[in-house]
Amino acid sequence: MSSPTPALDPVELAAYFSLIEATSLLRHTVELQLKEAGDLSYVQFQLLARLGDAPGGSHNMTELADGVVYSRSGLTYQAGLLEKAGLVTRAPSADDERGTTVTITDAGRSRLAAVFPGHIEVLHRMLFDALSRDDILTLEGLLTPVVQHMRAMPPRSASRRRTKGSTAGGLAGGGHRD
Amino acid sequence: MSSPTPALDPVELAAYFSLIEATSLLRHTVELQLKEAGDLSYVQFQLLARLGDAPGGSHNMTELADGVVYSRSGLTYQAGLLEKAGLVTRAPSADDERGTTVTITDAGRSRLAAVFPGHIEVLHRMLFDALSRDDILTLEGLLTPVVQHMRAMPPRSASRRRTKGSTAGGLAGGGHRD
DNA sequence: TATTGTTATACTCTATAACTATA
DNA sequence: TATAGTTATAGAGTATAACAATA
Repeated sequence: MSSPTPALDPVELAAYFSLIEATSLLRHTVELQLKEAGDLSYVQFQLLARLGDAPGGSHNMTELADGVVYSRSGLTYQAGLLEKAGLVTRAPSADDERGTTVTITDAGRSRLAAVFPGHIEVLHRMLFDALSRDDILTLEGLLTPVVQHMRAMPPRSASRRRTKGSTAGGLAGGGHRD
Repeated sequence: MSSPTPALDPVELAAYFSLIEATSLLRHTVELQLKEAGDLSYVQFQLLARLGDAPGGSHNMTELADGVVYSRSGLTYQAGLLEKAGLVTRAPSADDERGTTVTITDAGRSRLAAVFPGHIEVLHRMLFDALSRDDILTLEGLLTPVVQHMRAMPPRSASRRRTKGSTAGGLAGGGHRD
């Protein structure tokens, strides 16, 4: 429908590679720091940080998952770990009995506090020290719309699963159950 | 010793979040595409692509690992998978008998060819369609120095392990072996 | 019937430590 | 002794499918 996508020109290629490598290096370093300073994986840190920012320190599972985790069971698993560590609590939601409300505990906030300084230090050392003030502003100005664009994209997968109605007309003609 | 790293200002925070989320979404989508089009994980794709670009289609293990994988055994594992799938061959290096030369096969190149169009399409759809020509140039201009900066950083871990000599003066007073 | 969340399970990936072999 | 790579193994994480319960 749109572009023929023949290849990437050198600038696109370099931008793509840099983006991937920078994030990979940054994330790896951050993961080591989080693990060492607070025994948290990156995903766990993201979940905790999200709860820390939320009003009341709470989210339901679906809100919490958004953007961090790509499957429900994955979140249940992580939330279970955080709960077992005493960093969050889980309780049935007040308004929707199906829902689970996850709330950060004092211990969770302490853990965040224990981890933040080192986290920020890594970000400065690895990322921001290499950029001028204007560069950072420019980068933010470029990437924020990119994220919005990506969020608006159809998921391409990851959600068309419980689509009951596809009994006929699917790709697989034969006999997969479910 | 150096910066007090009090906190991130809003722009830094936004830049950081955008960077992480954009890359996460992009990578997730790319991984689905690579899996579907060529049954490759992202790491496997990177290794294969790197070999495809190399003169003679070869690298030794250490060169191949650089920047893609963070442990030796991880690369051995992945290389083993690629070899089992017939996409690369492994042979003792000519010049250094300790080394292993990994070479992409014709099947490996075919696999790359099978995967590239969709890969590029995803990149355009998710990333480049949201940016102007100048934006892409700017992004590349910002991130390339960032990567160089990151590469130049001391690894902070991940290599200070076989440092025999630290019998005295280390952090752990006691008796960890090795 | 659709949605929220959990569980069971299988699989992929990563990393540490111990080991072999060559430089 | 240091370096290149492999192996064994253990652990963390992810995803699919099946399930229970509420809307």
